[in-house]
Amino acid sequence: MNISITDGLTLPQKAAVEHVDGPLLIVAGPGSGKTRVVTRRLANLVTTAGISPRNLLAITFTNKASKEMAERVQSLLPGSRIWVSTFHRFCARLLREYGEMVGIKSTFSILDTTDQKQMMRLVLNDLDYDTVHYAPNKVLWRISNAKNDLISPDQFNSRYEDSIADHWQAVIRRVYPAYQQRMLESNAVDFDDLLVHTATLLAENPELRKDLGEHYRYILVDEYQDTNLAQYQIVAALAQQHGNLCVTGDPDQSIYGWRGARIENILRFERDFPTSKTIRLEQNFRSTQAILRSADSLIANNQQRKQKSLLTENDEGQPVQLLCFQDSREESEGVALKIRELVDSGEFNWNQFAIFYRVNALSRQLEMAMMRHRIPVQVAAGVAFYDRAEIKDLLAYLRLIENAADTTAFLRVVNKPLRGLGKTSQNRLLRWAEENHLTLLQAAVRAKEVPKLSKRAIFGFQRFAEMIDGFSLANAGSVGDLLVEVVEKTRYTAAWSGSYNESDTEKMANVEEFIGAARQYDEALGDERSLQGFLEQTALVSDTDWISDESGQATLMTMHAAKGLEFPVVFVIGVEEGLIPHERALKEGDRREVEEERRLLFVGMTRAENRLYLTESRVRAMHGRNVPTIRSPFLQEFECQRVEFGGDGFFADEEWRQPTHDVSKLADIPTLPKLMTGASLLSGDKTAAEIPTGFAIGTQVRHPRYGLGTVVDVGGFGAKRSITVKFPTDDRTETFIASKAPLQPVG
DNA sequence: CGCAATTACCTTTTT
DNA sequence: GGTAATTGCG
Repeated sequence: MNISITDGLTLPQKAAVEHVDGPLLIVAGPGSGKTRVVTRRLANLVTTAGISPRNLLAITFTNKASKEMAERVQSLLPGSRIWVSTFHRFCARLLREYGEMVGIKSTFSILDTTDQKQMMRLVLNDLDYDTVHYAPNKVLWRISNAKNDLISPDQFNSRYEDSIADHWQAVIRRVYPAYQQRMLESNAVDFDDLLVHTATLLAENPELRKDLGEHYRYILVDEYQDTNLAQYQIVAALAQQHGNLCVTGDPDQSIYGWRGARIENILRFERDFPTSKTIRLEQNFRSTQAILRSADSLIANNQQRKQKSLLTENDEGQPVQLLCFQDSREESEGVALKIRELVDSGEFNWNQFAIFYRVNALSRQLEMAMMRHRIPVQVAAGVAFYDRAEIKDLLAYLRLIENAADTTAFLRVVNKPLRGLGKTSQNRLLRWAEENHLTLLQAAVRAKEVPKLSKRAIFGFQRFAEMIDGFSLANAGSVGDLLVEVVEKTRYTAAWSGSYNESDTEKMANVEEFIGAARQYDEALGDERSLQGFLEQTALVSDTDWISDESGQATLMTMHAAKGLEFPVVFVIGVEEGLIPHERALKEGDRREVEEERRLLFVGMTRAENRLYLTESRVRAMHGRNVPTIRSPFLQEFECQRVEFGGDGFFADEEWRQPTHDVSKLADIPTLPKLMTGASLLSGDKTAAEIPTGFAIGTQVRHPRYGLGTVVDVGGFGAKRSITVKFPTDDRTETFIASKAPLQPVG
């Protein structure tokens, strides 16, 4: 038995598998057999160390990774039940049980980004912010950043109390608490809240921490380099007592910094857990020498990095090729032809190909080319199933049935199908509900009392409320049956059923498919099924969960989505300045961001087993316009063979396309005080550096309506701070209240 | 008062 | 080339 578990492993792999107690850091390079090692280690904990499977907990980032890990553990330990879960799912489960401690009821809804935006709209309207100047997305992004750093509305407020700073801070100080308040009233959480609430829950309840610590005695965290502060806190809390924490990761594959991930978490693991043991898995079993050499040579250009060597005993293989095309259409065609060629030669099958890109927008053209050439593809993204309007509507019905307080769900479906309950009536109901501290559903029941509501609207709201009230899983029996009942009673499909209109039949098909998904859930869960469970499952799926390596299709996805996967043949398309590295990273001029872009390309390249092709195009359509491209500076950092397609040598002169950004000489921009550093939190130092910007006389500012101007006077203090700006364009001078005006300092 | 078509805006990466 | 607010119409 033991023999089989460590069979065929290298020495470091074996050491990792056999490690039992205490903290363990596995630094695993790409293709180093990490999943193999951690699954065998889990098996070893059970079979050799005699630990009960129920005392093990494995946490991953994506559903895909968790599914794979669960399956592989299952095959090593048939019948055992080890909890393998994503961070978000783990948190959701914990909150279902203990959420009351942080103020949420077990029926809470999980809002997706669309619902979040809707919620933010409500909040901004409430606070009289105009959603044109304050795009909900941008506001949400700032709030998300705060949450990733575990900064509560109160902390945010006190942190920026005295700094009038840029008006964004003033806005967020007001919006953040209001948003959280609304979420609480709706008994809803967003993705970030799942982590934040859990972190808070664990931080505030030593008792619970102790219980969970005793339950989950051995914890594994995958992709540790991608954890943010909230996740770090959660993990630390769980492992606090026993220290049996095994983390795996690779700093060179940290690509989620923009989402709050702290590469420092893995870099400081050894300091956080002084008794920890570190094992490096450096031998690559995946790629050819040529591929690995190029990838290694690329990543070596990162300065903020621990030296690491990638080795392989694999064959040299074919050189990495850079395919150069005239335009993006030829690029798609070229990739398609190349795939055809390799398949026709009998060397590869469809499912052995992957095409990666930096932004989803690049997938469309590729998809069309693949269709033209009859190449079967699966695309991770596009219009995700659960993003389709019909599905979201039906989901909103289910959410409302489960959680009567769900404001966004109510507003989404109250007039779908049309019931004559338009914006005006909705707003009246909304206002009245707010004044009387009622949920929208409660208010709808008492619609008679709402001022100025028309007879028709009163009747409509009441009927709607009654209808929702009549639905329940208990009565329907199963989620699928409940869904069918909803569709029938609401006459949701009535307007388009029987229509031969293409979009109508597609909508019908979507609804059918969704009902099918619900029935599948019912079947899988049996007596364990719950509306909540179904909603949780749908809320936490991602676009990439649908791809499978046995589908017999080529795979299209972003490089971010590609992490953890491997394919015999990989194409990375659009390797051009502005795309890889992305212009956003270049604009910031921040070395860290460019280094993250480099890591991203590194991740993409190291997915390849046998063949690696990068492509660039001389012209690329950006924002609907064809723009000449510039060579990616990364292409100078490793060896690859150029192959020109099309053209007539006319553009042989390469001068004009040289990179405009010298990424090798980027200044180390001092990390702007990002509110609070992980280190300061660890050392208990709660002070964070302030960002001392403000509106001084002479400062250049931009106003969305009046354009550029110069501050000529400031007055008042605190919230009453006023700023007088002179706009040269039409010789206008305006005075604003600093905390309310949409003024932005320039430069 | 409510609905539908038209305009304007943005577009990194994801749970 | 997609979505959402805004305007015009019934």
